[in-house]
Amino acid sequence: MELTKNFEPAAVEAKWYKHWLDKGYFNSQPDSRPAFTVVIPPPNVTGVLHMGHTLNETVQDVLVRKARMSGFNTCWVPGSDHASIATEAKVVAMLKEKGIDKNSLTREEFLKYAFEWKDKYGGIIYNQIERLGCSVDWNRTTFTMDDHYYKAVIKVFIDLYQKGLIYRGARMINWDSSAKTALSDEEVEYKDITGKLYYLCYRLEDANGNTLNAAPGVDGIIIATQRPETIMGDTAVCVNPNDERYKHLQGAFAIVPLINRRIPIIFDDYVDTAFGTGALKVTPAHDINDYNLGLKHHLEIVDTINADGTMSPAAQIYIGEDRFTARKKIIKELQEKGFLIKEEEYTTRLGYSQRTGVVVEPRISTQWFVKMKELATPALKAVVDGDIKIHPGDKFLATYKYWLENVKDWCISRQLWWGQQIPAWYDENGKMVVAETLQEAKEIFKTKYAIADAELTQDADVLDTWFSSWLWPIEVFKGITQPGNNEIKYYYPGSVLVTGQDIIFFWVARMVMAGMEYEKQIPFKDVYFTGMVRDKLGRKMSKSLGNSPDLLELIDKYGADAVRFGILVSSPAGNDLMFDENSLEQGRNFNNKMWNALKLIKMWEGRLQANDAEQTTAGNFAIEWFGNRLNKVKAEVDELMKQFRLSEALKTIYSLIWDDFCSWYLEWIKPGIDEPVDAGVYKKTIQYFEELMQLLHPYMPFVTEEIYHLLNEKTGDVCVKQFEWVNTANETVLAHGELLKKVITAIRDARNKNQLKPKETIKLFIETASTENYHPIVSILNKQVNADELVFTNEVVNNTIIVTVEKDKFYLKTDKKLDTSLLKSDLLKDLEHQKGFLLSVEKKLNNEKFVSNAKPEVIALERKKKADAEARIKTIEESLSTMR
RNA sequence: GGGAGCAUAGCUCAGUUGGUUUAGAGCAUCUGCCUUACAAGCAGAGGGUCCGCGGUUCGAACCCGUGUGCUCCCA
Repeated sequence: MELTKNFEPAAVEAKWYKHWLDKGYFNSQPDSRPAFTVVIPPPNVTGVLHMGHTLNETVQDVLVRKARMSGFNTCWVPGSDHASIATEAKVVAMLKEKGIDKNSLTREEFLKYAFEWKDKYGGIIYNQIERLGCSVDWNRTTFTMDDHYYKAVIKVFIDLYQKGLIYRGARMINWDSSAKTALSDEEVEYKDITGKLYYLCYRLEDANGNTLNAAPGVDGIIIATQRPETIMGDTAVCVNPNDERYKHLQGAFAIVPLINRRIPIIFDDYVDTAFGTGALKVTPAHDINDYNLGLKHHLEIVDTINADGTMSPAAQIYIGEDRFTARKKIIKELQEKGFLIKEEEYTTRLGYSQRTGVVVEPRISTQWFVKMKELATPALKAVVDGDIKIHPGDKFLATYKYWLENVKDWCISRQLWWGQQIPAWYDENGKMVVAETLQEAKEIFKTKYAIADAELTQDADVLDTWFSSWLWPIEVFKGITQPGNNEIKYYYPGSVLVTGQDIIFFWVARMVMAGMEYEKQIPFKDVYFTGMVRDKLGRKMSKSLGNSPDLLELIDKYGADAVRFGILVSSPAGNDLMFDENSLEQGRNFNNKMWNALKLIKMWEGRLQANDAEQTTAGNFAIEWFGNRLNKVKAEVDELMKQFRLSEALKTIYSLIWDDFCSWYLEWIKPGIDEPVDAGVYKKTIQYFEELMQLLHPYMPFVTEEIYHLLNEKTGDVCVKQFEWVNTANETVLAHGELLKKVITAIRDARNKNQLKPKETIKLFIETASTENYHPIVSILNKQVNADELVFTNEVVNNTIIVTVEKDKFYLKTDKKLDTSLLKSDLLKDLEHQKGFLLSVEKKLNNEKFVSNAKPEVIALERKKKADAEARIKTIEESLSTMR
C-alpha cells in the first residue's frame, strides 16, 4: 500500500471514532472489574466549546483512556446543563426577532420554544466533544432538564425544605435588572472602576422645624454619595456618636433635596468618621449595609427602583427613567438648585452580573435560600481530612476552606421560566406549602391549615442551575430518583473530577455537599483543577475580546491529535496556559514524524531476510538498548500520570519517540540502500513501535490507532489494548547507550567544525582504558560517524582531529587538510571550566567542617567528582599538547 | 483592606526532604546539510547575576526575613 507523504488526519479521525463506537468500547455496564467513573463538567447548552473546555475534555479523555487500557471499567458520562439565565436570555432574544414578546406567551408555550432551541443548538457541543476524540459513553448523555433529573431536583428541594435547610424570606439580594431575576452571591463579579463621589448638602431642622447648621457657615449637613439617584430612598442620615462635629444634632432632622422628605439624624458607630464628611445617607432599600442599619434603627424602607432598573413611583421624580439616566439628570438638578457642593474622583468596586453583564442592584426581595452551614461542615471535613485530594498540590485547598468556613446562605430562586419550577404552592391569602404536585399540596393544606380544596397557585420562579448541577455525580446514575440502584452503587463515588478552578464554589464544593448529604460519601476521590487558557499576551480568552479560536477550525487545520497535543504540552498542572497555535504545529509535526517512521519501516517489508529471530537479535545492541529504554520510560510515564503531571508525561513520550526511537534507534538499525533487513530486527521494531503507540494513545488516539493497524495485520485495537508494566531496565545497557550517543555527537561535532562532508569517511582510533565499554557499541559507532576503519590504540595518533569524551580520546584521521583552531579553542574553554570546577570541589574537600558534617556518601561523591575532573583535565591537556 | 500564589535561557516551563558536577527541556535563534522516512526534516551550536538585598548552613535556585514586580481569590 502506498502511504501518503504526510499524515492526513481528517479521514482517519472519522474512521476510527466510528469504529470505536461500533465496537462499543466507550459504553460501560457494571461488571466485576473496578470502576473508573468520570462525569463531564456539563457545558451550557447555549455555547460552543472554547479552549478552556478543550483543555478540560482532553485531560479527562487522557485519564479515561489510560484507565480503560489499565483494567478498569471506565465510564465517562457526557451531558450539558440548561444554564437558566443565559439560555432564557437567548430564547427571549430569538423570540423577539420573530416578533414574539415573551410576556404574551404562557409558561408552557415558552418552554416549548426553549426546548426547540436547546435541541437545535445543544448538539453543537456534543459534536465538538466527538471531534476531539473524547471516549464518552454516549448512551448515558444527561441533560439537567431531563424528566428524571427534573424530578430529582424537585425531590431534593422538598427534602431539604422538610429538613429545615431551605427557607423563604425577604432579604437583600443581588438583582440582575436585565434578566429581572435574583442572583446568588457567586454570580456577581466585582470590577474596579473609577467613579465619582458627590458631596450633597441636606438642609437641617430641629424637631420644631427651626433651621439648624451642622457647622458654622454651613447651611445644613453635607453627605458624600456615589449614587445620587438613590437619595429619594433615603430614610435617615447617620453620624458617628463620637464625632464631635455632629454631637449637637441629637433629635434633629435632615431634609432630602428635591423631594423634601424629612428624615431623622441617627447615631451609630458603624459610620467611619474619616470617610467623606463623616455623615452617611441611609438608603435601606438599595444598599446592604444601609439595610442592616435600617433594621437596627427601625427605619422605613423606600424602594425607588423597579425590577427593570427604572425609577419607581416611590422615587416621586424621574419615574420610569433608567437609574443611570436618572442619575445624570438628578446631578444636573442638584447642581442647578445649589445642593451639589463638589465632585471627587473615587475608586471603588462595582458588582456585575456574570451572565448578562449589567450592574447588579442590591434589592430587597422575597426569595428562597439554602442554609449552608450544616451542609458545609461535612464537605469541609472531607477535603481537610484528605478523603478528597485536590490537585495540583494544595494550591486550592485554602480557597476551598475559606469559602466553606465563611459560607453564606445560598439564594436559589430565579425569576425565570427555564428551569425547575419551585414546588411551593400558595392560596389567595399567601399561605404556603411545599409539595411535588398540586394534589399533594391540597392534601397538605387540608391537614396543615384545615383548608379543604384550596385554590392554589404554584410559585412562579425556577431554581438556580447550580441547584441542579450539584446533584450531577449522583443523578446521572439516577441515585436521587432511584436511590441505591445497581449503577449508583457501582459507579459512585467517581474517580476524578476535572474542572476549572473558577467554579470551585459554584460547583465543586456544592457537589461535595450534595454527595455527603444524599450518598453519605464523597462524590469523587481526586479533583484536578486545570488552569485558565489565556492568549499569547496573557489575556483570558473571552468572546468579547474575540481572542478565542474556533475549535473545529483548529481541528480541521491541524487534526484533533495535534490540538490535543498542543494544548496539553503547554499546560503544566494547574497553571494557566498561554495558548499559542505554535504548539499545535508542533503536534502536527509530531504526527508526521511518526508517520514517516512508519513509512521507513514499511519500506523494509519487501526485503526481509529470514533468520532465526532469537539468534539474530540476541547480540544486537540497538535492540537491547531500546527495549530497556522503553521499559524505563514507560515506568516514568506511569508515575507521572499517577501524579496528574500529564504535560510532563506527554513530553517524556514525545522525546522517547522522536529522539530515542526515530533519531537514535531507527538510525542504528537502518540497513544500507538495498541491503536486506534482518527479519528478527524487523519483528522487534514493529513490536516496539506498537508499544510506543500504546503508550501515546491516551494523548493522541487517532494517529496511534491508525499506525498501530498499518504496522501489520491485526484484529485488536490499541484503544483497548491492556498495558503491561513488566521488566525493569538494565542500567549497564542504558549507560552504554548514553556513552554511544555522547561519542557519536562529539565526533559529529568535530566533523562539522572541520567541515567534513557527511559522505567523507574517516579512520577512527579510540584510546581508552576501558575497551569493554566499547565492544557492544563499536559497530554502530563506526556506522554513525561514517568511519571506514575503527581501531583501538594506546598512543597518540599524529595529524588527526582529536576528540575527547570524559577520559577517552578519539583520533579522526582524514585526507583533508586540518584546521584545528576551533577544536583547540573548544578544548581550552572546557579546560578552564574543568579547572574551575575542580577548584570548587577541592575547596569543599579541604573544608574541615564539610568533611566532618556531610554524609559519607556525599563526601564519597565529591571525591569521585574530584578524580573525574582531574582525569578529564589530564585528557584535555594531553590532547592540547599534541595539537601544537 | 484581607488572603493565596508566582518570579529560573528570547518565550513557556522542569528542577523530588539543601550536596549527581559551574542549573535542564521544548519552542524560538544561529551554523552546516535537498544524506534515497521525514526541509512540517537531518546534524550540530550558542544562550542564564536562578527578581534585588540580607540571614541560616561546611554547602542555597531550593530554607528564613525583607524589598520590588505580576496574577488570582475574597470583602
